[in-house]
Amino acid sequence: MKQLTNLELAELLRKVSAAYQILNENRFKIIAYDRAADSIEHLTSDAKDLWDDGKLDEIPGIGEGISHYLDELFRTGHVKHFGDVMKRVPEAVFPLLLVPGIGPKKSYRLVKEFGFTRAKTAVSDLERVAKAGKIASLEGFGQKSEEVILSSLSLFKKGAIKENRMELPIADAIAQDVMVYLRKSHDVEHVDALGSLRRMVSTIGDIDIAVATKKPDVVVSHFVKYPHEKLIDEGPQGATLLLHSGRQVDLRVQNPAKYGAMLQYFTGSKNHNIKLRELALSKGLSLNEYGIKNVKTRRMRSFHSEVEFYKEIGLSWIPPELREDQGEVEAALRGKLPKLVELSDMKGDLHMHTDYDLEPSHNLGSDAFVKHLDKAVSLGYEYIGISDHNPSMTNHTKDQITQIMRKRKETYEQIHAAWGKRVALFIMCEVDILPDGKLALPKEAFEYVDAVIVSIHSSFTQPRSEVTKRVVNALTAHPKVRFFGHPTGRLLTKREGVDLNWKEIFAVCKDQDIALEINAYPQRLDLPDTIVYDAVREGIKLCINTDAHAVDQMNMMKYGVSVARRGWATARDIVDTMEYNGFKKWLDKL
DNA sequence: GCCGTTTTCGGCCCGACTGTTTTCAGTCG
Repeated sequence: MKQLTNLELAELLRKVSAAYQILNENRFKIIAYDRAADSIEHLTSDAKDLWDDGKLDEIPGIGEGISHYLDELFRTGHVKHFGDVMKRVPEAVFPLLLVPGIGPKKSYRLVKEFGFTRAKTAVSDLERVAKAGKIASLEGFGQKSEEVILSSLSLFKKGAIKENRMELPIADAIAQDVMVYLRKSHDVEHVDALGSLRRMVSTIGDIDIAVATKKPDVVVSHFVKYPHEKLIDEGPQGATLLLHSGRQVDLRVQNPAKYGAMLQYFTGSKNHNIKLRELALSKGLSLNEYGIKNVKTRRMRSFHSEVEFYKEIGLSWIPPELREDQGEVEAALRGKLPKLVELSDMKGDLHMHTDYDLEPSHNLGSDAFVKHLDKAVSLGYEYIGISDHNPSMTNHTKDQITQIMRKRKETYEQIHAAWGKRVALFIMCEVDILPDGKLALPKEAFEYVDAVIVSIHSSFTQPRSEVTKRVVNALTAHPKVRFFGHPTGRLLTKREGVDLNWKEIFAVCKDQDIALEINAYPQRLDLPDTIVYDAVREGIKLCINTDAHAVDQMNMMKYGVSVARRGWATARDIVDTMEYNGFKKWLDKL
């Protein structure tokens, strides 16, 4: 039997939920199925693996009932109950749910009225009757409904529904520029990013910005003078601009007295807010974007700041990076929120590439070594690691590689001594993990490095067992292997990472005391935050590096820190927050 | 169907928007 992915499981549960909606089942049962689907979709490990370990019921939103059905699914390949429920509605209902604006009820009405029978042709069938003008005359529908369905269908068919997300650093750069501009207005009291950008999610859909002001009209008209391609919308509560970059920026303005609730509401995440409202309700309070209402007295309180807002519900302020309903509300209730790592905790950066040419198989950096040293001083670091790519294997013999590495060490040490050693130096190397798990650096050459980062740069699609074995081989190949670089190899919005068995990788990292890298390079942000979260709970060491190929890129450290924060990491979890002596001891396994 | 710092029973997030309606259902985030 083909192994079901989490996404497929989530789709299955959502179909059951849709069928229940059509059958007018208890609405809380429907919500339960939708929640279970969300929960499985956002899982960091395969549901099947959890089932293997008998831990299905540890997934939030999955209780006795659904875990029983999933057990049947994993054992036999199908669930009789799910099949029975879905058979009670026409199969043509399900494909229409993917069209924006069409939910279960509308889908069912359309299928019933026009007698669609086949799932395969449902979308084209719908388009046919819409074009023939037959929808407008249906009771409960109208001319407008027909137009909306037609335009959704054409977008859907073009595949234009899929989101056009951008990498966090790009969104952040755009937003920072707008925010600096906004602050030039004297009537702007506070400016903050909202949504996924404020939570520092790795990819961002929309850029939303909040402003606290007593003169909303003045601020909005200031905002719409920011250089733009097109003014999309302007009103008393905000405005929307399409920038020359093709990106859209939304502004929301609010009176400073109500700013706290607005900031909280639009920062999300949705699931965090739901958890918060449930908690509030148990205390007789109802939350919305304007404030907190006492359910009994119906009195509404406003809040200047988020700190006051959270306090009113009996919680300490929760950092935006944690607001994903991953246990942060429970932790805040118990006063057990972690003290998250901060940019100022970083004492070094161990992964950067200079322009020193050791004839590697991947890119050189573009700046001279001394510039990296100067930059490290300006960033307040105690040490850096230079981790150029290993010399190309195909163009050199083992001997030649060893000589290149020896010469490189001498050169760096001379330059470092002449420069003045104001920042300590580790001579490192980023070594390819070859497809068979061997390292692309001969044993003899290890004499000329302090430590090694091993990374995957090829064969990203190997099956899980194979790629896991490959990485395990690399991590145990030499005692100087101290870091696993950009572990999944993903490229945001472009390439999925490798499919590793993290349980095994964690075990080896723990055994060998190897640090997993959080690579802050904008297109990587790898480890993903969800795996950082698991690693932190397992007590695995982490390391935040920029992988800078130019000196300016050393500024990207903050994005790596944000990934660590989203994974609940404290400074103690991260080796390059240690001061020099402690770090050197760890590196040398003393 | 899920869940527990008031509960193992009796609750279950909130509001905006839209279109079709004269008070609301469906969808969305």
